[in-house]
Amino acid sequence: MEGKLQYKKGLWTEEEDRILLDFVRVHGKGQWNRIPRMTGLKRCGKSCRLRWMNYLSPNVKRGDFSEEEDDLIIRLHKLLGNRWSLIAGRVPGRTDNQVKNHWNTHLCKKLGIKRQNGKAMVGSSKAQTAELENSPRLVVETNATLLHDGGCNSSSNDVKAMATQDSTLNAYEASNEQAQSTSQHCVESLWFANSDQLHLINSPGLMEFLDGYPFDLIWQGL
DNA sequence: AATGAGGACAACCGCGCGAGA
DNA sequence: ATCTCGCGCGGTTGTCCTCAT
Repeated sequence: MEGKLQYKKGLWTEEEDRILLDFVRVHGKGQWNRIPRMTGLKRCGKSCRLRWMNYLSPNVKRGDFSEEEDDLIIRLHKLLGNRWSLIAGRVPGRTDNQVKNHWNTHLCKKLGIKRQNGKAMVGSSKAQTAELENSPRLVVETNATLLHDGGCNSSSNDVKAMATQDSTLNAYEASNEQAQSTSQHCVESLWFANSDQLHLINSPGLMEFLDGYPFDLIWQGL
C-alpha cells in the first residue's frame, strides 16, 4: 500500500513537525504520500496531511473556543448536523477535528445532548442524509427560515429566486411577512426563527446560501 | 503521595469520491 | 469500463492531564 516502510503512529515529535514543515515550505501542500519517501519521515501521507491540517497550518487557531465560536457552532450544528467540515469552514481558524472534538466534549454537555453508542443524537448519519436527499421536496419550514433575510445580500436573493420556483414560495412569503412584522434583524431571523423545527437537510439551495452568506453579519448580530 | 476515574484533545481508521491512467 | 491514487470526511480510539479520594 504505502510501500514497504514501517510507519510510526502516535503523537508527533518536534523533529517530525519540523521535517513536515520544511517539506510544505518547499513543495507546498498536497502530494502527501511523497513525504515519507522524500524526507525519510516515518509517517504515512495521510498522517502527514492530518498533522498539517489540524496542527501545523498557520491558519489553525489554537487555544480555547470563545463564547461567540461556541454559539456559532451550535447554530451551524443545528442547521447542518455532524457535517464538521462544513461547520469548520464557517468558523475562522478552526478545523473540522477541533470543532468535532469541542462539540463532543463541551457543547454536547452544555446543551444536554445525550450520545448513543458514542454518537450524538442528531440526525446526521449518511443513511439519514441519503434519505433526505431522496426526499421529493425540501423541508419547507427550514427553507422558509433561511429565507427570512429580507434582502440582506445578493446571495440570499439568489436563494429566494430559487424558492420562487417551487412550492416553498408561499411558505417563504408568509414567513417573510412574519419576519418583517417582527422587525427582526435578518441574521436573527436566519438563526432564531423556527429554530426548534430545523431539520437536517442537504439541499443545494442551503449549500449555496451558506457559501454565499456573509457570515461576518452573524458575528455582528451576536 | 499514590492511584483510579473521567475529561480533553490528538491521531488513527475505514470509507467514499473524483481525477487520471 | 476499470483500476489506482490522492484526498477528504466523520467516527472512533489512544494518550495525556487533572482532580477527587
